[in-house]
Amino acid sequence: MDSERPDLGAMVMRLGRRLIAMEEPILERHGVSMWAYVVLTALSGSEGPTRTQAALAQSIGADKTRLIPILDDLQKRGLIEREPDPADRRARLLALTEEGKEKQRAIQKEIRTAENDLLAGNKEKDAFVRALRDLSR
Amino acid sequence: MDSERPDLGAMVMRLGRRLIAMEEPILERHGVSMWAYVVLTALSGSEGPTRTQAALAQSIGADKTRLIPILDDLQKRGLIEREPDPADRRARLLALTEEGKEKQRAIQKEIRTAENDLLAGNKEKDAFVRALRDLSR
DNA sequence: GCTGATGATAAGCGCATGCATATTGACTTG
DNA sequence: CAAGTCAATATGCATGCGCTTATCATCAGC
Repeated sequence: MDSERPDLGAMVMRLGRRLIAMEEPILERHGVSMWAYVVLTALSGSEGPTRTQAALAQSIGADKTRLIPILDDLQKRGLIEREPDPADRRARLLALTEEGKEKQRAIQKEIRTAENDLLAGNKEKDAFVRALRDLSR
Repeated sequence: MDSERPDLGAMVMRLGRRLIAMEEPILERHGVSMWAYVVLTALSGSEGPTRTQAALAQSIGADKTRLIPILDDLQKRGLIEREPDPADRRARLLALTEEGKEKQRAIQKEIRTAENDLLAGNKEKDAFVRALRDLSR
């Protein structure tokens, strides 16, 4: 292992800033915030209708109080639905609307394209992505 | 390229949080903040005495006004020296003291060990680190 | 010697975040 | 049915951070 490499944390953070800078204009064009996009993506990932909001907050690393206004906004704009769980009416079942799915797919497609451009020049990109998937669990 | 992978940004951020969580107890044990450690590392990297504070802030991705109290603190604790540049007395030459170098090396050593533990189980760690170095420029 | 530019520093504003608490409604258990 | 628990939500507070502006000292060009 190369003992002269910069700290992993420093490199990861640098790359993170770079990716965010790359994504920002795309998200702006679609009129959604970073967190809103993260929520849409999380909901599109879980096939089952939904889990609780607290679990969602946990899974995306957001504070649950911060999630509320984001969900309010997404609901107001018709991108998600919040319906009381028939089995436990305290909980709200979160689900993307068709429009929400559409929007998420459209944004992700653009982001994927931009990411691939970023990776394009790197010979070990496949190994990089595989290792990243593993390490980011 | 696997079109089913999670967003790069999401994975990188997750990993970043994981690394920070890993580093925090180490930094705490040494009594330095994350930013202070980043400053120490940046100064230990540049062999020459120093550049300007604004350039330092830029290079580590910090706001230049935020740097001031951090440098004040590091200086007060004898980890860095700030002397007026004889060539341009507006600027301050920043340099690690012996104690500062020592502290940076000690912290980095622990962090490197923890990083290697994290990477240990991954077969493609070398390719990962190489690609990360490249992509985080 | 003026004048405009640059570096360090200080101070104030605003946003985002996270925490802790209170409230309300609904489920669960004895 | 009463008590206790839990989910969602609202609210207030403190913090950390970045941006902007202002000040002071120094430099560089004219």
